[in-house]
Amino acid sequence: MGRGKIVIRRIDNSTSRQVTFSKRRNGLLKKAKELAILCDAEVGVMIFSSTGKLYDFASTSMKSVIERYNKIKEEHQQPENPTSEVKLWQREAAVLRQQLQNLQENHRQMMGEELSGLTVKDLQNLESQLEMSLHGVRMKKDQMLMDEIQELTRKGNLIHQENMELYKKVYGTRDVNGANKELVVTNGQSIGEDVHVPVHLQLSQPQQQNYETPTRATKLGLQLH
Amino acid sequence: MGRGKIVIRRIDNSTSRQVTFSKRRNGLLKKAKELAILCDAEVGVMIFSSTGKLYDFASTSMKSVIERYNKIKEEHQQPENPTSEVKLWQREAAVLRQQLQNLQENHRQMMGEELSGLTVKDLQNLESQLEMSLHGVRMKKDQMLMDEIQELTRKGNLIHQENMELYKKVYGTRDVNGANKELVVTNGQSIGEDVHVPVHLQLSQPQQQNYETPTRATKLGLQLH
DNA sequence: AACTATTTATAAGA
DNA sequence: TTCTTATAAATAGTT
Repeated sequence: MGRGKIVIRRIDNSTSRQVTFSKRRNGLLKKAKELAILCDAEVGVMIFSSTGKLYDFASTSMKSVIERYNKIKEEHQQPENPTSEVKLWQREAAVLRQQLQNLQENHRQMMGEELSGLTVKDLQNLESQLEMSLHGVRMKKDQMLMDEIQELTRKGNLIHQENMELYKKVYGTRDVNGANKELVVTNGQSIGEDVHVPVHLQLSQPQQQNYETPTRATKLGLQLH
Repeated sequence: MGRGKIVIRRIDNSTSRQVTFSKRRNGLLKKAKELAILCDAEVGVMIFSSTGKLYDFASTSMKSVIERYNKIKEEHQQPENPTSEVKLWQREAAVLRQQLQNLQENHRQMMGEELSGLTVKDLQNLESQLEMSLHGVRMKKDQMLMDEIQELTRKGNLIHQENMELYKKVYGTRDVNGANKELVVTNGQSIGEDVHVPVHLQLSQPQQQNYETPTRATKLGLQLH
């Protein structure tokens, strides 16, 4: 329900993820309220952002909702006493520390460090993961570079057009091309006129990878709209 | 979002109330799921129909959601009298959670995911890091493979020697070499005799590596950041 | 349970 | 963050 259809999977870009979180969180809470009112239901919603912040709604009170939930589930939350609270946090810290350690080990291996414990098979897997990552990163980087070139070319063309117009206004239409060359030449290279001269951009992938990004980098600069 | 606009107040007609409950309940649960996936959030929803039936969703588990909820609520309950030990552990957990998040983002980028926020420079750094890692991993893997070959060769030699000894014991010393050849030849290749023949192993690194991003885009006069 | 005419939510862009 | 707007999705009323 927006400008485009989206697939339901984790949003990569952390900024859009946050924006979407904020919008959809509000939407969810609103819908929860409406359901409770319209249908006379008891509703509780708890949302923790990825940064750990809590957003919640309860039509009655969260305490009531949780108690009712536990009663139905026939489980019982033990009321916290001071000691168990400390224990709870200790457990939390322990879990987090463990996760951190696992991820750190994994990360070190991806950095090519601490490879001693691994089997050849492990190393092969790691190798292909790295190859895939490298490929993805290069694709992304090249895309960004090409986008930028395209944008610069576009701007260059606009400016060139503008110069042409200005030239006409100043000198009339006689000998436009000849004089124009002097006008727009920069670093011995005209932006507008020589658009068709191939730009030799050797983007990364020093090897003969040939990942379907052929020598088309040149053409990209020529897309005029 | 229907044939007509409605006011958010309790639906009088019990049949439509029930129908609407069923529709909106599903909608709410679906939205909760989507929020959790899209935005990497922990979400819990509990709905009790007016007849007391429970419908719920939890992205992790309701137990985890409720515990987390209680933890945060307790945190807010006692801004006074910082039970120092609890505070200590809470801070510890917060620090760990932050570290974990940082590392997770880093890790995703190394996996070639979540590259949207990065600059070209970032991507170049990531690229060379991945190249270095890949190189290290390949070295390690090749070393292990070569070690294994060496070890197998060593064992082969030991067995060969043993065979020689056994042969001597059985047949005496006459024509040891000649007879031995027949004894140990396997697949037309003696294990022991050819130890010093170089093993031509074309281990990984199919391409001409060249750890320098060559032709720079900057040569074109483009300022990239 | 289906079917749609509408309303509502929201993705993308500023 | 907030606003805008085009479009996708949800759903109210109907069959």
